[in-house]
Amino acid sequence: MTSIDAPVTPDAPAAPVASVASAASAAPEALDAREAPAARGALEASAASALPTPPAELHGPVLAWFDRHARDLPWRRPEAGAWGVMVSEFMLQQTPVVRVLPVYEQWLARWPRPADLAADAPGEAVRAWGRLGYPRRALRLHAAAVAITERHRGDVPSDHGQLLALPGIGEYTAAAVASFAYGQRHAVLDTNVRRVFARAATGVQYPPNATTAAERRLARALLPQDEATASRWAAASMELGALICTAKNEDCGRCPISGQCAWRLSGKPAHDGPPRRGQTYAGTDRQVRGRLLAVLRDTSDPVAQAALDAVWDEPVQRARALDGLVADGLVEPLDGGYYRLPVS
DNA sequence: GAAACGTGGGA
DNA sequence: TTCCCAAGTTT
Repeated sequence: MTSIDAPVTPDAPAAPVASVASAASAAPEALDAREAPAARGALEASAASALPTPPAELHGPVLAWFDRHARDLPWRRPEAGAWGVMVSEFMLQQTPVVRVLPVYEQWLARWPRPADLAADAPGEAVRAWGRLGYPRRALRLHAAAVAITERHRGDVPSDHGQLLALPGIGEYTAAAVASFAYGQRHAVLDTNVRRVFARAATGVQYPPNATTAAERRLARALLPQDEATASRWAAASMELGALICTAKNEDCGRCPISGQCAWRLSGKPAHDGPPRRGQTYAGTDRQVRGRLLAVLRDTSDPVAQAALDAVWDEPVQRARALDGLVADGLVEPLDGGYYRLPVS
């Protein structure tokens, strides 16, 4: 998060964007958490003043909507604690809420504190992860629990920099945990928030493939000054993207800021730029890895090579996938051609 | 910055 | 049935 601000893109969409982009580019370097509050406030004020819709006009309606329509998710309850929030954030990376719910409950019941998970084998985390997908997240969550136990006396750190230093925690998750679990003021930019801002403030259907400096500036400019309000705003804007301002079939009829949405006011123009990369899956190493790991998850006993060979007929790809799992630490090779989930 | 990394449900 | 997408991170 250091980057030099990118120049205003020449192909930037029409009217509403122009004012946002120019105001954003006029600001100096990206702000860091360590910068003086005074400088930060001034910069955000200048960026905000040029927005098509002043932030204050968005906060009220979105926060009021959130009060009425927020889902009652377990990690939003006070008893979830910072560990519950952190576990949910790991599981929710690229995985829908409905699939996370049951696994989350079992996880917290089994490992109510970071030290509990840290004391168990990493392979148990991979097993409990079940079919959530991207099992390296389970390994990283376990590693993060170990780090928290060793470096932070078993308490999930509240400092953004310390969170960012944990395995599996990147820009989004660090801000999310600091904001949701500790009520801090951070720009929380996930795919939902980015889409809401792209539409409401920038006037385009979809945000760029990767988060840009302009998006970070915009998010900071829209962040309420008050810490508690900023924290609620982060959750509210995310929920709006998850329930109303969805990627497809958005429900503008129920949107609290549809009357101020730059994209809707300009006739909801279709996304133009380069097509968003679709991810292939069938026939890939990822599919093979998934099948191999599924076999190993189902038993605590060592699995013979032959049992793994049965899941995929192409030997070269099969071997490459297994090697990859071992290299990633997701599978532990034993003597005699046996394998199991990692015990250490 | 691009590519790798799982899985399953809805349109 | 195929395609798209879901609270990203790491290399």
